[in-house]
Amino acid sequence: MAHMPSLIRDTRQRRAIRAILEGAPQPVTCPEIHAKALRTLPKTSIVTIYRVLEAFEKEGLVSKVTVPGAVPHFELARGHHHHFFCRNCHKVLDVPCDGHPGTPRIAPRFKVEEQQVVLVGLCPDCGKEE
Amino acid sequence: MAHMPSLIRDTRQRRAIRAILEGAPQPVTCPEIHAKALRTLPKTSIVTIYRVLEAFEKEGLVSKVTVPGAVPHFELARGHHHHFFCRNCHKVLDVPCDGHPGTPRIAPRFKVEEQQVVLVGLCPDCGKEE
DNA sequence: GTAGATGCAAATTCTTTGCATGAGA
DNA sequence: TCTCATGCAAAGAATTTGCATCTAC
Repeated sequence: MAHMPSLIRDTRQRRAIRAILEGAPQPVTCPEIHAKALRTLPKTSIVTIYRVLEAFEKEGLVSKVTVPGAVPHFELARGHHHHFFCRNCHKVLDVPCDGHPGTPRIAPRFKVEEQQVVLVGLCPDCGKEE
Repeated sequence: MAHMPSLIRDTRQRRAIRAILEGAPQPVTCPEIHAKALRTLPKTSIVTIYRVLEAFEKEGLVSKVTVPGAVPHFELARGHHHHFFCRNCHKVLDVPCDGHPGTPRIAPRFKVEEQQVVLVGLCPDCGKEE
């Protein structure tokens, strides 16, 4: 069972990870964050990145972006928006949804071949327990 | 580089995997398919499941469903629809989108907490090369 | 001082690859 | 018979866990 701390401490590693997320123009992966963190904190373990991102996600500070055929990407939680995943270069890009969910207006030079919509929450069985 | 066969053979393993997908009410994972396949073909290797599913996906017979915090699920390719992922029991369920993309009507007892929309395709840079 | 956070090493889990054998067409 | 497909073993890669040490509060 996971351990839930009653106090969250403001460590150098957390500040570094937060700064990296704030400076990232696009969602980033754990290994990418780790590589950047090493520049300011050379001893940082990738294990810490995983743990801090999980904690940040629970706090609601960051959100995890899941794309097909790639490891999870992370970004600061902001207003609702969509993502574009290039199946060739594996880049993950933010896409505004400007009030038209399902048919977002993105630059016509993007060739959208597929749209994946996943609703996350609690199913009837699990919902009644909480 | 991956090897692209010029002829696709109809083997017992492929028939078994296809039958499992046809009988599955919901998207299933490789390990789940493997467990079921062992019942009819006791020697089946999970490696074959991975390879056949990859081939089926390229053929357009199956589609891969990517959900946050779970391994990929597979289902027979059908008309466009959405998916519901229970963050508690990790079940993956199909959700019809009945003409209202972005605001699907699902049973009210499902508690939707988050909606993830990922567009998959080619970005401008990669699109000009094809 | 103490509870929480980190780093290291090792374990897990999922997935891919190399290669010899088996089997559709 | 000729490829393609499969199974085994092993390699790889991503992520998690145990535990001793460190550190923010």
